[in-house]
Amino acid sequence: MPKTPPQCPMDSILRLLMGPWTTYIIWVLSDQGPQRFGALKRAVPGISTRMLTERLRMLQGAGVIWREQEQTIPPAVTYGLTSRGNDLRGVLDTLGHIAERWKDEGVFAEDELGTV
Amino acid sequence: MPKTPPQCPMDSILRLLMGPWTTYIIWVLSDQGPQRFGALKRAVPGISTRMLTERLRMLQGAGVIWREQEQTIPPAVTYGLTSRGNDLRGVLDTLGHIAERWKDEGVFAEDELGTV
DNA sequence: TAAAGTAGGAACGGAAAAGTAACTGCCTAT
DNA sequence: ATAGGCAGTTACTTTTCCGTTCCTACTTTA
Repeated sequence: MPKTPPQCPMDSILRLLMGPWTTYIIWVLSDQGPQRFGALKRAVPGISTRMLTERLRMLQGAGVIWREQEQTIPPAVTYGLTSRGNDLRGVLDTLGHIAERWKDEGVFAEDELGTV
Repeated sequence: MPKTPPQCPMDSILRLLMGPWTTYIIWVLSDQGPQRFGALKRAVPGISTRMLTERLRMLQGAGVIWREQEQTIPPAVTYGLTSRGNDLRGVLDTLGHIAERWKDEGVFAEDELGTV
């Protein structure tokens, strides 16, 4: 029994975006432009290096971000959004608007049982 | 240290959509119209009643779906999308298109290391 | 009379995700 | 000489999720 219906690529893309930090990382890269590893870590408060590395690898593997390593001696690695990343930008933006509207309506408060 | 930056409602909404089945349920409800519990379970192959119940409660709590219970003796419960659910529909639709395009490009295949 | 369907609820258990901490090698600044 | 930053990696531990199984109460059908 496949736990993810394979005919639905939605699931794959959601699996990609799902992690607790993923969209935040994309957001930072889209809002503040390409960033180095350390800067990203500082921009996403509370994330561990482990998670950040993993997410970046994942996003890179999907071609959502690029990675540019300068072979200087303290190696400088910069990450930025690819065109695919920008595809996501629009969706995330829309979703962000919806989220804000919902927040104003109190959806994420504690409990809201008004049968809309 | 808050593990989810609270100023970002995006995270809440993603947390809502994230589950492996959530978007699929919304998809079914948007594609096939309001459905009863059993029908939904049949439409989402492989989901357990536990998961389905939990997701439905969650979505209902967020006002994304409505729940209508008829007090007949084998109780008939029907679920459908609210206006908020339809908000999501558009986003999911866009995301679906992106996902399909990416799939055609082989993003979700095994490995794709072309530095785009 | 027994089985099955309706819409779930409660409990248990394994697996996967995520956080923590320690370590790398090299260089720069103190 | 040593501490700290860069960009991670590895191991360990915890937590959380998710599936499975069993249960409800009632009715209809075989």
